[in-house]
Amino acid sequence: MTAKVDHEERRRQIAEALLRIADTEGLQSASMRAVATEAGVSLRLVQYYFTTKEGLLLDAFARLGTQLQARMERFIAEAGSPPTPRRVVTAILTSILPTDPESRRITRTYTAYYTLVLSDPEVMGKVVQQPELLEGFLAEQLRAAQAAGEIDAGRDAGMAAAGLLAMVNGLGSSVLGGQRNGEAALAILTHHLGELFR
Amino acid sequence: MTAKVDHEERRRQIAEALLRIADTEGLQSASMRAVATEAGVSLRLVQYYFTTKEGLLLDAFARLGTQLQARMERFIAEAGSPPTPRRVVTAILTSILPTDPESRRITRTYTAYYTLVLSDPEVMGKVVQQPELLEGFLAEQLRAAQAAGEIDAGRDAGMAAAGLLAMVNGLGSSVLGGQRNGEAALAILTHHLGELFR
DNA sequence: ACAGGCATGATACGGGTGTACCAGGAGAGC
DNA sequence: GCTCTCCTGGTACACCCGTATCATGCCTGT
Repeated sequence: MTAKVDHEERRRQIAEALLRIADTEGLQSASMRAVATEAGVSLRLVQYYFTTKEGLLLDAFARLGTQLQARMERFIAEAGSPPTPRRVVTAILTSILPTDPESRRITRTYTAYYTLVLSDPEVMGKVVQQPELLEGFLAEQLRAAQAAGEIDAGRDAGMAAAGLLAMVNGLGSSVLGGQRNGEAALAILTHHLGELFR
Repeated sequence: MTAKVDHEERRRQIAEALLRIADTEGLQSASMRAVATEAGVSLRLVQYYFTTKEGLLLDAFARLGTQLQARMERFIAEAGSPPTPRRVVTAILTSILPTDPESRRITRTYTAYYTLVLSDPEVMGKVVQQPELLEGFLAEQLRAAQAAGEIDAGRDAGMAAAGLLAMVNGLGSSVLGGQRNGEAALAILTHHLGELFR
């Protein structure tokens, strides 16, 4: 049963090659052959470790989600202490915004997958839907801020959380589309956070 | 010089077939042959009227932009009289949100093009960038509302306009992604508009 | 030492892609 | 009436795609 090579390591190597291509050239350029070349392995190997292309796409997407979550947790950890609701919310939303190479890569690749899901709704069910969870967590943090008197108690936390998340998504799209740079987007986000917290 | 057939009409027919496919199956399914079949013409005709595929893509995109603009103007006209800044802003943002079949179609197709631009930045320059114009117009309306006392004068109209537009984009993505329906998105938008206008 | 199975390489197959080429019909100007 | 230009159909070419097949190495348990 002892494998000669580290299966997981090989899978990771190949899946990350896929993500690299999806970032630089888009998902539609990520053919099996291109992934194999990018990963420095033969086409047969890609087929061996991920029987079908759909399997490869799904596996790589799961890894992308893990990467984003790790980034968010890192931003929260670096948000300063104590981790007040405002700091946590700011950290999360900032981590999503494409302001540095890593977040640009993650956002861009997410967008590529998003389009894929739109054109092929079948795979949508196989994709873990975590934005709802994130939105719920944000709303929770906003309510905590209300309890601490940092946000006007008359506000609807759920609406505010949904609006903020949507705004960050939209800002990310505008950055990727070249409409403005990351700093400008970040400025808009922090401005609205400043309006919300008083 | 008298053409036997109406060139513009034929081009429109073909370009709209492309847009129909982009909506239902995604841009990557919009091959020359598929467009020809959808339009009910031969492949050769598509080649004849749009020499290259890029030409067809660009032409169809321009038509899509025209359609969206027409929709926005229709919404503004139906916004009620007098056309106060609040009514105009609400009309514009609502028209973008994918709440009915037409807006779903437009939003979805725009998203498809957006991904295309991301993966092939060369065509980005050939695409008319109108979001900046729209954002400026929105900011103008918000300033007018401030002058009329409908919005707190302390607000930054530019920031608010950018935030609203980004939010609507993000909300649209969430609707298309199946995260929520159009009414929920509309509720979130109107809630934030209610917070802004007081 | 040997059998068995995991891991890898090379290559083939059927299909879809954008584009190019060749041919012919139909109306207009001389 | 002839020619010439605009328009249209059919088809071929070269390429890329995902997947399947055949063959072979090499490590491991006995």
